[in-house]
Amino acid sequence: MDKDISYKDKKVISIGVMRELTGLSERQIRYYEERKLIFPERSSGGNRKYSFSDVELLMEIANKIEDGVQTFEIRQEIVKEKKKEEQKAIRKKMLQGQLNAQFGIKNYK
Amino acid sequence: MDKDISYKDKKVISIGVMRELTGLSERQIRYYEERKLIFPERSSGGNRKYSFSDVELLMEIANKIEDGVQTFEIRQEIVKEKKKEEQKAIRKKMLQGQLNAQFGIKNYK
DNA sequence: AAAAGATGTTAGATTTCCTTACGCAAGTAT
DNA sequence: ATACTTGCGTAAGGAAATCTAACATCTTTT
Repeated sequence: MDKDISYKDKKVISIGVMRELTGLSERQIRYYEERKLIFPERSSGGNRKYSFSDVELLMEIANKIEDGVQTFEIRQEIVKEKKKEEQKAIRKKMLQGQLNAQFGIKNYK
Repeated sequence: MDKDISYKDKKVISIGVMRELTGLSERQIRYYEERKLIFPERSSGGNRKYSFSDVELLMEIANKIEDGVQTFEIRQEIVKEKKKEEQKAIRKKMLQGQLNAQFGIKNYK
């Protein structure tokens, strides 16, 4: 039923690896979390875990920071994009619903 | 020029996360490495790092172990499959070479 | 000038991981 | 039947990685 979360969204990467992949310092990565730009999961012991999507997001953030954009504005942009994505998903779902209603297409896993 | 290593093959996963993803014990995971079934990279400090491909491989290994197959035999099967994959890649490359020769297709990144 | 933003750095505590080694049950070979 | 080999569990001691909190600094905003 629900879209399978691909590898890209699985939170499995430690902050150290994250540092290597993005070139950012751990301090920066934690700070961007504090500013609510990124949302890692936590291990049972409290260690942060990120996904490859997070890697991409962090790189975008880093670019904007370099351009002098403040975390505050970046957050707004992220929220805006998230909403756009959601709308896209909703439209897709609606269309799917219509198709289902008209043709009774069954879910295939 | 060289195929971009997708997320699936990037070695970024710690053994603890590996344990969660596969359901195997760390002891087992290390043991299968000792038996040369799996080949993690290492951090500068010596910590093991695995890829999502390794996760899949480990699950297959676990299945075979359950079926009573010994690590020795599993290793042979893995080697055999690796060779098959390589042959496939080589054929693909050869075909590509012919195409390049005949039509001068340029590499596009 | 004062406040806020964006980091570096340090310190002490926790968590995670490493290797080595011993133990043991079940299977295999001699 | 006895002696290895396989496939783990488990424990110990140490090293690596991460955590939070705090203080310092420099730059921008207000």
